[in-house]
Amino acid sequence: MNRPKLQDVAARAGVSVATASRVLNNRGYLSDDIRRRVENAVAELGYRPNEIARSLIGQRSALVGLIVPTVADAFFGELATHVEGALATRGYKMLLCDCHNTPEREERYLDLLQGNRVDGIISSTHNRDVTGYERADLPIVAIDRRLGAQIPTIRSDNRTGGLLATEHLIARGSRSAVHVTATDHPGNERAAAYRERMIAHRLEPRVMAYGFDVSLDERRAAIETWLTTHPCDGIFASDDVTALMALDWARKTGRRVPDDLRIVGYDGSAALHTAVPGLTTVRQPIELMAARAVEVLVARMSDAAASVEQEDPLPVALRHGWTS
Amino acid sequence: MNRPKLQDVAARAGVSVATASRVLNNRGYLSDDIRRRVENAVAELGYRPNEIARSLIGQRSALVGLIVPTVADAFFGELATHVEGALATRGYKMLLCDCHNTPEREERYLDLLQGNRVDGIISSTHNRDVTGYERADLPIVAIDRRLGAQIPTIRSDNRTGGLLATEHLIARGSRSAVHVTATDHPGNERAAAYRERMIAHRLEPRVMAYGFDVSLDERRAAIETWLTTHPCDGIFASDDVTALMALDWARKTGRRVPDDLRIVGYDGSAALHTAVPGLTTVRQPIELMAARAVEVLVARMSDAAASVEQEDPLPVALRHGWTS
DNA sequence: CTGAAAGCGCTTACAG
DNA sequence: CTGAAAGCGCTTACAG
Repeated sequence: MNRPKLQDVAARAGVSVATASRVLNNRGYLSDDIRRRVENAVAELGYRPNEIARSLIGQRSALVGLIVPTVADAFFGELATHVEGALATRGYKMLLCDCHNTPEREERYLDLLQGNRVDGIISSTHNRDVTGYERADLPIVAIDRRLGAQIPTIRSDNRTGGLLATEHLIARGSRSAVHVTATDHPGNERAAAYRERMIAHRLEPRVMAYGFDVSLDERRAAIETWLTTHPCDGIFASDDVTALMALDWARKTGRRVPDDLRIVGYDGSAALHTAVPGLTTVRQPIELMAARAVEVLVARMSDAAASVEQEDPLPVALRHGWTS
Repeated sequence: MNRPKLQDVAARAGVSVATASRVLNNRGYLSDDIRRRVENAVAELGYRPNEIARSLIGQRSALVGLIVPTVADAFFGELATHVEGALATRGYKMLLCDCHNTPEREERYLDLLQGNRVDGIISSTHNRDVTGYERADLPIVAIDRRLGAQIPTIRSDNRTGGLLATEHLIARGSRSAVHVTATDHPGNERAAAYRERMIAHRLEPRVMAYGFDVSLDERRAAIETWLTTHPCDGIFASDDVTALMALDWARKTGRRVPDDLRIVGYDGSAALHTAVPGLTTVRQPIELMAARAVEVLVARMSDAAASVEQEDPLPVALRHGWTS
């Protein structure tokens, strides 16, 4: 049996499709009698309007694409949940574009989303060489990433986060804290803040960068090798996963945490906090970032002329655990 | 500037829209000259076919809905990643339906997906009272859940998982191991296997069920209270999150793990394994489950008459860590 | 080898 | 208050 269409509803109710459509959309004046007849027909047939046809007419798909490195990562999984929730509240559906950590997929998705006429895109990846966002000509919002002059970026206060983490390690007694991050590029405000505070305290900053395009196993190996060959008494990791790798290394090699080695992570996702509540970390306001991204995107989707001023960074906070 | 349509391409190439369409779809005989002219026009205009219009004609949206409790959870985040990857490989896009752990959203999504004419649905939630799947009349595959007679279920070998975990605890010396799970219903094969093995060893099985509809904080509180009032020397938790809650409780209360208390988790997601590599756990083949679910769904989407035999459970394995 | 026409399932002015 | 007709952006028989 084929899915009923509006025509079937109209036939059953003894009206024209135009009238049936009006009842469905509650548009114009309808007699109570007709209204009832159409509603009955809808119920009896289990009719559900074809949203694809509606999209074609309305020039609006009510679809938003979310591009992330991968939702297998706790931070992005949590971000995705909250973006989805905020979008659903406003009547948008979300196409999940999981890049599996590869730039090629991101490029493909950018294309695919445009072909599918999504109303907007939220992107939260770190592939520096993906062009195409500027050309895209549809509302886009970036999360923690600079995508182009016309594209607003939602981010939290990375500078303050870096300050909090570094000052905390120093206050706890670390003299040789290192910063472990994916890439140590000029725009990395957490690393910049770390360096600034170390120097202010007349301590020598050291940054270990493991690179974006390595697997979790490779990252772990690189960090363990580095830590083994570079004695230190504090670690400020740019994400919680990395911090936990350091914590595990400390356990395996008999370092006492926090006495010998103090560890501070970054992100503060609920999943990792639940897994290891004792980890000291800088908490990003993930839900707020998601909500704000959706808010800004929706504004641009409903009003193409909406301004693109850059947003103020959202607040971060240090969460104290036993690791430092 | 409006997005170019096929009409614009045709005009620019000096052909009819029908011909332009044929070039795009590489259908029928085209002269090289025309082919080239259309391709040039496409490139110059940056034309991208409107997939919504194509869907309407083709009666196929190339869209699949994935319904999960929430991707903020490590297990479901990893499942979502792999489902998405497998679908993308076969040319399907994925609508993420994150229920935020509430049955009402699941019901709504089921409706929404049908309205959006998805070609199929993969569902992996645990809300027992959601009806509507049987009525849905489109290909559906369930993961680790019984949704109806006509709906195939993909699952891993819960019985063997329960056996492995229980036998391991006993072999390590636990005499009073408890099983901690969300709900202890009759279909819970992990709990059944636990009971069976405990009894076989003449030990007394004890199951603590914290319930599905509690927050993480509430779950933690419930478990801590229970453990405090019910001495035991082993814990078989039905998921890694719960196992890690127990591990944290042991640390806080000074229990030595594994000497005083042995802990075994369940699921084995990469995210939690990376966070706490030392956790002993029963690993579900998450990627394989995702791949199989997509495979079965695609079979049913391309052939409505495809059989719905129940699948054999996929293999699980015990991963040894220092917690037991 | 190419074009005119019908149609996918709806909505929306426009008449009446 | 209701219906006939056009149209959203494409594809696909059907002619020629």
